Amino acid sequence: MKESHEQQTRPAGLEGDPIQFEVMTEIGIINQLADNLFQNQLPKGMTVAQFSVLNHLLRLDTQETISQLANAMQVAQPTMSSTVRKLEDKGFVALVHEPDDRRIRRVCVTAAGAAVRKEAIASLTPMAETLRREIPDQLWYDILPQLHQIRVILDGLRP
Amino acid sequence: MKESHEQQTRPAGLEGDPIQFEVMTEIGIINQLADNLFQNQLPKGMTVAQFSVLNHLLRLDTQETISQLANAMQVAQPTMSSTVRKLEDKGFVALVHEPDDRRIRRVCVTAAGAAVRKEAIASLTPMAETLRREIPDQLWYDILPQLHQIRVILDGLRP
DNA sequence: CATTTAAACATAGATATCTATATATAAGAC
DNA sequence: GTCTTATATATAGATATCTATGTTTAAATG
Repeated sequence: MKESHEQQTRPAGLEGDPIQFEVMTEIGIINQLADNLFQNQLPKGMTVAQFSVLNHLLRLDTQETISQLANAMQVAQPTMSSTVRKLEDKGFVALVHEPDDRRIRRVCVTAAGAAVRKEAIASLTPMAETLRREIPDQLWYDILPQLHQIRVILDGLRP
Repeated sequence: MKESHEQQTRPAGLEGDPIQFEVMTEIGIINQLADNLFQNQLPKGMTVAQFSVLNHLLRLDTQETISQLANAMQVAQPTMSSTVRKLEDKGFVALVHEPDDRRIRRVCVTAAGAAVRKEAIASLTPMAETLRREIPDQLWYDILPQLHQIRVILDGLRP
């Protein structure tokens, strides 16, 4: 994914679509671009999904279950099981059985996991600076509440 | 992906992150929610990626190459090759060799493809109505230009 | 015209994601 | 105390996505 730097005036293939679809298309493209940029900055082997889990656990300084993590990241439980296993394979987290309830396995970040998260955050700094330079903070602050509102509505529409 | 209807006041795990990251997290969640809602409304077997290709070609009434489609959808070429093959397997598109340049295969929507796209659009109408009812059009119009600006900047940052 | 470069596409291998379903354990009902 | 139901994960199978690389054909170069 690297060609097509020619700027499109609107999302391809959606000329005349309802405004809601146009916004969703724009959001989809932004998400994809950001994800790829983000990914390319991360240390070798570290993915956005994996980084997000480490960051979540370390920032909140907690040891959550797989279901809790799936909930927090808004992904399906098997998705989180898979991501957690990747982290476990690399030694970045340890899965600890809960003594009281043997169904539960708590995800605990290891020292290696904390180190790689720190490294990842350092790698991301230049990109964050570039973004701050290119787009005024005010624009980001302006749209956040409206995006949040859209998100809450969409969340409520889920079956 | 269906639990977690409890409303979060901010993206989990990013408390205190820079505003840019908060917006990106919100965009990521919206994208995921919208994609899933969208997907669930589509006819059995039809995916968002596949629908997008059919919709693009039929709306513009063109027969593009795989590379052109990848470009329009902003995905990598092998991704589009895969999606097009799925559509071909189902008989929704036909791949026609260009006589002048035998490297090129144009993607042509079949009658069955046009029919299934029509059906898909009909399936999506109720959701579009709900969105229009829940969120004022003005909100969508307000954020579109700002999202577009963000997208253009991100596109320019690509390696 | 032969060789090299470029373009279009295919293939391989990996991760993330979903749905559907199975398994193991805990909690409730009787 | 069984039996049933609910919860927490795991497994299976599918699509979408990426990067890296191979193959085929066209174009450019000499």
